[in-house]
Amino acid sequence: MASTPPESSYAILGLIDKLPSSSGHELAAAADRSFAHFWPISRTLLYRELNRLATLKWVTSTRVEQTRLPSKWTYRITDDGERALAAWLSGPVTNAGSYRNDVLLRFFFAHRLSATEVHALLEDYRKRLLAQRDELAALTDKLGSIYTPAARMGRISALHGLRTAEARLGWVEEARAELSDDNTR
Amino acid sequence: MASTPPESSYAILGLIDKLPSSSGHELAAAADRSFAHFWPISRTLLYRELNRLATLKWVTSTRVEQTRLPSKWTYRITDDGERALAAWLSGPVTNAGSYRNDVLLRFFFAHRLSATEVHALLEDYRKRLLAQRDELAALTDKLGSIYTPAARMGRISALHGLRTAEARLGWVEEARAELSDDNTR
DNA sequence: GTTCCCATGTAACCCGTTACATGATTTT
DNA sequence: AAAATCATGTAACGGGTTACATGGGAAC
Repeated sequence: MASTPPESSYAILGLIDKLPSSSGHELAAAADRSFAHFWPISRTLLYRELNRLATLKWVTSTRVEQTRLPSKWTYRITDDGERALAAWLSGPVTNAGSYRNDVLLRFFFAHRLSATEVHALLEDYRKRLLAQRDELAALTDKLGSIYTPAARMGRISALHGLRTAEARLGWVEEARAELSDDNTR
Repeated sequence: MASTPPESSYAILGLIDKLPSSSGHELAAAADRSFAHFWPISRTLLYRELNRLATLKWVTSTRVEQTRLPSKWTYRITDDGERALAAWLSGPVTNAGSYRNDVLLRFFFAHRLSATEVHALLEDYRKRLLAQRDELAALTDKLGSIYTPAARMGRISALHGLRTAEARLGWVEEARAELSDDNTR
């Protein structure tokens, strides 16, 4: 009774499907370029998942010798893998919504902080959000000029993060306004 | 060289500071009521963290016998605990921003799905977001009528989730619009 | 001559989750 | 008679992270 693999397995499987005959190294780079902003995959995890996919026979691995570069493994999706990918894609979404935010956690206990410290906390958050927003805006722009279905999906995904960051930047202003009228009451 | 405890330890520590002489059970209920929407704590984790806090001597635990209810442990923050809490609060934020979204992950590989399936995916997401938004709107409203500093912070925290949900609902519409003009090109 | 890129891993850790256990009392 | 509340746990698992290892070739 093999339990279902984690979502990250399917993330990698989907990448292999998209980019056949890639090496782990290339897949890692592709993951960083494409979905890292909503589904980060560390190097170690990547290689572990490649192993899992191979033992599940969802992918095949081939050794490729190179002359001036180190030898590498390349991966291709199998029929079983394609079925698994399709089933996962149309299957139920498991944990949409769970997320943790340690800025909010600190903010929640901010009655123990001075006004300046609360301000610093919000300002730090704002800076992070700004950086995030700019990054995603740049990505959206870049993908906007590429006319492939993959780029289109990538762009819309990036838009999700962009809209989220924008909304949260708005929240920072809202929070500041709320906190500044502590004269009322 | 004791490594720093996880963020959840401080979440519990902060709660004990706010609600002295509470039992684990009461703290769990308080956590569910207050910051569960951005920092969920499972029952098991709660009790584990209470243990950790006690061995760190950041809290003291006292056994309280009850006549018609089971005996319980109650917790109080120590001076060491207060110092640790203050240091954490004004210390650097560690992982603001990391979050995973499995709807987006599926969406990213949606070229393998039919238009109807993509639509179903988005619709499912929309429903979750709507439920989330309504829940947070209700919470914001409820806290808006309580005039304590704690309630105020709770309300602003809830607002963060509310704004996020609203923005993402907007994104769903955006995504739909983008996907429907596949006649262009 | 140091640093970056290619390329693939191992070891260890730990936070968080799920499932299960117990047992009295009060409410429906 | 069943279900909810109070109250506190244990056991087992696993996904993800961080740190470390290796080793050649190319670039600055």
